[in-house]
Amino acid sequence: MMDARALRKGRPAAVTRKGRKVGRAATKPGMPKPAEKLALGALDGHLGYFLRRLQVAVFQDFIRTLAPVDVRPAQYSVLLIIEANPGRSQAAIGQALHIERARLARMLHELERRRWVERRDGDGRTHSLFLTGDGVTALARIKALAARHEQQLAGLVGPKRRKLLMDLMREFG
Amino acid sequence: MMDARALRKGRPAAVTRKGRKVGRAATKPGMPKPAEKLALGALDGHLGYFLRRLQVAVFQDFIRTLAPVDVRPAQYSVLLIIEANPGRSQAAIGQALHIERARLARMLHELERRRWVERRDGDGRTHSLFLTGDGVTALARIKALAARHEQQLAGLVGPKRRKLLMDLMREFG
DNA sequence: TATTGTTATACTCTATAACTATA
DNA sequence: TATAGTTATAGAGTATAACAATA
Repeated sequence: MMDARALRKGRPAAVTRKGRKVGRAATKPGMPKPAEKLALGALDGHLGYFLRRLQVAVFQDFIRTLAPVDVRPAQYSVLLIIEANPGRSQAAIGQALHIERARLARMLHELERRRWVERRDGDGRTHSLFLTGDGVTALARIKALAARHEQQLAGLVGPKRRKLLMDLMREFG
Repeated sequence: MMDARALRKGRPAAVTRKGRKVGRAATKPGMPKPAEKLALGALDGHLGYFLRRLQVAVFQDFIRTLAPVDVRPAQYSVLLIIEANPGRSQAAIGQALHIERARLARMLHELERRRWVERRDGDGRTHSLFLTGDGVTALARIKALAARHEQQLAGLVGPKRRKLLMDLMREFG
């Protein structure tokens, strides 16, 4: 298991052949300070604090891992939900993902510009959303990178803990 | 246990005496649509998706509950870390909470303006941070509201699950 | 040269409001 | 009158770069 810093910085923790971590001998110019640990105080009793910290670390790894395809978490979620529910309206997609319709409109313009998503007119005021052929092709590559990200996560928190966390949180998604 | 929507909207779910939820008879003007559930697709396998969803719901409850004192999660975390580590520098606080020094500088200006935090000059380029008397007084009220928020969270996810989630994530904070 | 704190800029995300065109 | 989609604006949060003062 890696430590959180390694995941955030995209650098594997130095480890001996026997699995013990190797500390830096001395502080070097480009490196951050030894980072003396402060007391958390009452913060230690707040679920939101830990949720936020882990969520930020996870998103940073996602963004770094998917940088080659320039896809951010929100875009990825929209592509997957369209894949799983082709032909639905923007309103339906937005409600499912809790994305404001204003924000979703701009995201879809971007996805349409990249030729990954197509909008067909519905009853006159609605648009039905589909992946294009290009979108399906791109999504295959994107999902492969997302799977790599998820593997890295399993390395960070441990496979069993990752599964446990997902099962604990799934009903609130 | 409440459902996520109840927490997000600050409205308790209508429940019969036998614990069954009561659905709306018909769609009313001000109310959102019935919200047909879409398939999550591959999103269902991503820890980050569930982490983000729960984290947003938790922060929204925090912000709403602490609205009377106008304190946001990041400000609250800074107040607590100063309380637990009086006299430390901005750099130390920022590293502990993963807040950029540029952002922390502006946050501290705001907290100083409200007379909650005091900066005493350190070795010439550092500032030592302390709560003022007003800060201690305000923090008592703030912590009481934060405790109410945490109680609401326990109601949302269940007390045992809340504790389990914290224990699973604590080492990554 | 490096660090601390500061200011400034840019981009993402969230939250609104206002507008159109349709129903 | 309500809904779907769009555009615009404002605020928080994040990520940089540049700068002055100090070590």
